[in-house]
Amino acid sequence: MATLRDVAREAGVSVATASRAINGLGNVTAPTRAAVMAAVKKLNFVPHSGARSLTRKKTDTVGVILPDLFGEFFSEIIRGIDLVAHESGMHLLLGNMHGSTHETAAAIAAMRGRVDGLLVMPPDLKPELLSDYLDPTLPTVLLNYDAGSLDLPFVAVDNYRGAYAMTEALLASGARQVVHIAGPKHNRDARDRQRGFVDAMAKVGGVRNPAILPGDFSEESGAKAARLLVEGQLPADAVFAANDQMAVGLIAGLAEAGKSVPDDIMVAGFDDIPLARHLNPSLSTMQVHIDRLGSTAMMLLLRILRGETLGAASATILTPALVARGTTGGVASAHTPA
Amino acid sequence: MATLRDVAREAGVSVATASRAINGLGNVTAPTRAAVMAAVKKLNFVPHSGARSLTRKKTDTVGVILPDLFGEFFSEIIRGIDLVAHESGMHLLLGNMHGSTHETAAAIAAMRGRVDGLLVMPPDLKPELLSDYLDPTLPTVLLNYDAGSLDLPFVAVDNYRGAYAMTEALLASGARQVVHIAGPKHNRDARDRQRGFVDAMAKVGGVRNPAILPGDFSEESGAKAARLLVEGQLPADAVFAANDQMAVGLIAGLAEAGKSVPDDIMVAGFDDIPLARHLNPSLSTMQVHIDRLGSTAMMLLLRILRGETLGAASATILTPALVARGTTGGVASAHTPA
DNA sequence: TTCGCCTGTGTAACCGGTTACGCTGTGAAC
DNA sequence: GTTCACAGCGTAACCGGTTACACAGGCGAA
Repeated sequence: MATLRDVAREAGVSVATASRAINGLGNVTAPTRAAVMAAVKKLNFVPHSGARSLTRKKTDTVGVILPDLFGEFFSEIIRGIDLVAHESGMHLLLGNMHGSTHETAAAIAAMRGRVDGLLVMPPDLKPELLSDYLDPTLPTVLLNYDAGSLDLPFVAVDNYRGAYAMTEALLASGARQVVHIAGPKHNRDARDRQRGFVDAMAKVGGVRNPAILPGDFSEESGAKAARLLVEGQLPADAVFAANDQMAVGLIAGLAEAGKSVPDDIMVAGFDDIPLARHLNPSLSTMQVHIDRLGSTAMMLLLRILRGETLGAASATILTPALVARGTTGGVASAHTPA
Repeated sequence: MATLRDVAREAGVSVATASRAINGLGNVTAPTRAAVMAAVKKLNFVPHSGARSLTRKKTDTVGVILPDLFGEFFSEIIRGIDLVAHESGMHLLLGNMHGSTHETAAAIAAMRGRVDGLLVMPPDLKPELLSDYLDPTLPTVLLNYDAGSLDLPFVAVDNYRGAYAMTEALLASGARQVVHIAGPKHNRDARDRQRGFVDAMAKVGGVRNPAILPGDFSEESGAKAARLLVEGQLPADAVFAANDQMAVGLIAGLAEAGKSVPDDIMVAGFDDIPLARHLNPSLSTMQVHIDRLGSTAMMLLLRILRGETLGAASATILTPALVARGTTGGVASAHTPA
C-alpha cells in the first residue's frame, strides 16, 4: 500500500506539500496540486486513517457499547445512532459487554485512542463501578441510564410513568387483578417499570401487594410465567409484562393452556417492538421510539464534540405513549396505528 | 490522559521497559514489572490502541460494510459476526453504504488503516465496480455475494435452490396458480430467487410464464402486491414472496381485502425472520440461519488473518430449509418448530 | 536599489506506542 | 583471572500521517 512519502516522491514534492494538496489546504499552486493528485491516482493512495488520527487527535469514530446485540431493541438503537452519525461523517465502533462486568471494563478500555466519544448503555451496572471504568476526558453519553452523581448527559425512557400509565389503563378497562411480570432484578428499566406498576396499583387500584412474577426479559421467561399463572391458579384478569418479548412468550403460553386473550385475560407489554402489531390479537404496549433513543444520544454526543459542555442537566427523557391494541380488548385485528 | 512516557518516568524506567512490562514480555525482572504496574495503576494508564496499531500493523478490528442497517436481517448478521469476532478479541467497525454506490466507495476507503479485514455485503453492486473499490491487500470476505471473477471467499445462501424448493412445495400442496412477488431489480438474492421460482414453475408445474409482481423487499411493497392481486383480479391460489417482510405486508393486505390465508390463498416467504413464526397463521418460509451467514463469514476472515490464503474456492453456500407452517395449510397455530 | 512582506514549498518534530540494537553487569566456563 | 554468554534495560528509529517553523523567491513600496 502506498504511503504519503511514495506519493510525494512520485509527484516530486515534499510530504508536507503532498499532505496539503490532498487535504485541500489553500497554499498550494494549481500545477503542484494536479501533480500530487495524479500521483495519488496512479499509486492508488488512500490515507491511513489510523496514522492520521494520531496527529489530528480525532478519529471521526464513536464507540457504542451495548449490553448485548440480541433482538430488535438493539438493532433499532444502532440504526438510530447510525442515522445521525452518518450525517456527520462519523463511524461506529461496536463494543459488546456480553453481560459481564469484566468485559464491560475491557470494552471501554479498548476504545481508548480509537474513538472521539462514547455511547454507553449499562443497564445493570452500578454507577460507582461505571465511573471507575469511564475515562473522564472522553465525551460520553449514557443510554437509558440515569447516572445521577456522575454528571453525564443521558437519554432515558420514562419507564416509571410508562408503567404507571399502562397499569392505570388496564384498571380502567375493568381489570381488577393485575399481575406483573418483572424484568431482571438489577436492571434499572425493569425496576422502574415495576415501581410504576406497584404505585399505580396502590393509588389507582387500591391494591397493596399486587402479584409479581419473576422474569428476565426473555420470551422464554414469559412462557414460564404463563405456566406459573395457570398451574398456580393465580387469580388474574390482566397481565402486564415488563417488556414485549415476555408478553409474546406469555401469550403463547396462555394459548397452550387454553386461555383466550383478551377474553379470559388481558395482556400488555412495553417497548412496542415491530412484532407487537403483527401478533394476533395485536399487542397493547407502551410505545418507545427505540431508534430515537439512539439518535438523540448521538446528537447530544455530537454537541459535546463540537465544544459544548453538557452535563446531566442536558438529559433527555423520552415519554412512551400508550398504544391500545387487541390484547387489551382494543381493536381486534392486526395493523393498528404503527 | 497518561502516555507510556509518563508511566516510564513515574516508574523510573525507560519506555521500552515499560512497554515490555505492560505487554508481559519475558525480559523484565519481577520488581521492575511491579514498579511499572504500580505506575500504570496510579496514572490510570490505558494504552492508546490507535498508536499501537500503527506499529503493530494490526488493529484487532474488522470492518463490516452493509447496505443498510434496517430490520432483523442485518441485526442478525451483525450478531452472528460479533459472536465469532468477540471470541477472538476482535472489534467491529460498522460501515453503511446507505444504498449509494458513491457512499460504498467512501465507506471502504475510510476503513483503510482502521481494520485488519473487511466483511462486505454489496447486494446490488457490479463485480467490476466492487473490485475497483476494494483494496487487494486487505483480507476481504463477501457476504451473500458470489463475485466469481474476483476470487474472493464468500458466504452465500442458495437462493435458487431455496426458491425452487418452496415453489415445488406449493405446487405439491395443490396450488395451481402461483404468483411470485419479486425483490429489487438488481438485487442478486432477489434475482436468484425469481429464477428458482420460474424454473420450478416450468419444470414441476408445467407453467411457462408465471405471474410475477414487482416488489422491493419492503413490507409496504407486499401490501401493494396484495392490492394489485385483488383489484387486478389476478387468478392465484398461492403467493410466494421473495422475502418474509413482503409476505407480512401481503398477508395484512389480503386480510383487509377479506381474503383468508391459507383457505382462499396460500402464502410463503423467504428468510424465516423471527416474526414469521409469531404470525397467525404462522408464515411458511425458507429458513436461512441469518446469523450463521455472519458468523461463517467471520470465521473465514479469521482464517485469512491467521495466514491461510483463501480464494473463491473457500466459498460456503448455506442451503435454506423449508419450514411449512400455517400460511400454506400446515400447522395452523403459532409456535411451530423454531 | 534595498527592504519587507507574502506566497509556495521543504525540513523536521511530533502524535504514542513498539522493537531492533547496543550497552552493562553478572555468573559460568576455561 | 580472563573470556564469554546472556539477562535486563536504555536509546533511538520507526509506523504514516500532520504541521510549526524555516527558507527562497517575487513583488511592491520607499
